Amino acid sequence: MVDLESVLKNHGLRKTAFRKELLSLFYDAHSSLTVEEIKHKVQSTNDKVTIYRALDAFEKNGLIHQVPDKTNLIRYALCHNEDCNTNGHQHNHAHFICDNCNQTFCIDNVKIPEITNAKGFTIKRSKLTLEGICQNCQHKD
Amino acid sequence: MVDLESVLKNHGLRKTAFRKELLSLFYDAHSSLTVEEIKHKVQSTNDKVTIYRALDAFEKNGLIHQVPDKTNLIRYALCHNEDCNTNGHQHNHAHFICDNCNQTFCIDNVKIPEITNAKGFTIKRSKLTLEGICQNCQHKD
DNA sequence: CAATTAAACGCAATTAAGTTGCGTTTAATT
DNA sequence: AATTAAACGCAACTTAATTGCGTTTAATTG
Repeated sequence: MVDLESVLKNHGLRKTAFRKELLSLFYDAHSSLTVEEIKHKVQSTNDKVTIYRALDAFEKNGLIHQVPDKTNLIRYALCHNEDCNTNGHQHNHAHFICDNCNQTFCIDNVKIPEITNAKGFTIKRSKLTLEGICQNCQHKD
Repeated sequence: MVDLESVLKNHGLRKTAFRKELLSLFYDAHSSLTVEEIKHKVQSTNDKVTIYRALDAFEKNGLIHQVPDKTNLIRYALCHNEDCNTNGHQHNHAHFICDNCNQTFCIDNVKIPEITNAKGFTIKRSKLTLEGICQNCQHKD
């Protein structure tokens, strides 16, 4: 079990009712969250600006990272990497978007392959997004 | 030299002044275009809806394909694949987004690697997006 | 523990990309 | 030349996200 309060503190964030609730949402969700999804699940605020700003803060402080979304909504998932902190993020995993439930999943065991034949281009970061049917939707309808 | 009119015709589209101009823009641009960029370059219309609808039509008919954009704008590039047509698209190349000029490039010689270790997920499509400094911005401060 | 202050909150208003509806024009067909 | 379906163009709308600013509150300090 994670101690939400110390996680917030260790990442330089205040432990307000909402931010504790938000962080616990991310720990519970085993996929990722949009502002809308958060708004529906959360008790301690009703203001989208508060949500947007908390997400910004969490992201800046290495708690969550933005993930691709089927319809380009802002969507975040928890960082599982110890090296994500106030100084930046360290990620090297693919993401999966489900055609059916529209959820985005981090696929931690799929690393992004190194590309060496992009002549003339200096690659600093790379993103691999997979699309199809997720585990949960595999055996539906 | 490409005959724009027969390209349009072969893809089941009418040869209007604007659509000819739009298609030539894509042939000239060696990268990709957003609605804003098109709006500034084009003479034969001033209406964004016309642009959006032409892009939709071009995309549906296999002339252009959507590419990732730094700020999630709708952005398209020409299809270089003979197999893209009214029945669908066939692409298997990476895209590159430049940190400096914000342009998106198709990297035709970088193929998207096959992923086999995404257990439980059924992969139907995959996208590889590289980010860094493009050829043109390489020698700028 | 009271005072201080910077972070976090919350409301209203705004921005901007993209979409919808609908009447008009025009390219292509007969 | 007549027909018609595609394409155009204008106005209005939708929706996610952002900005501004005054208020509240968590954490720090004397």
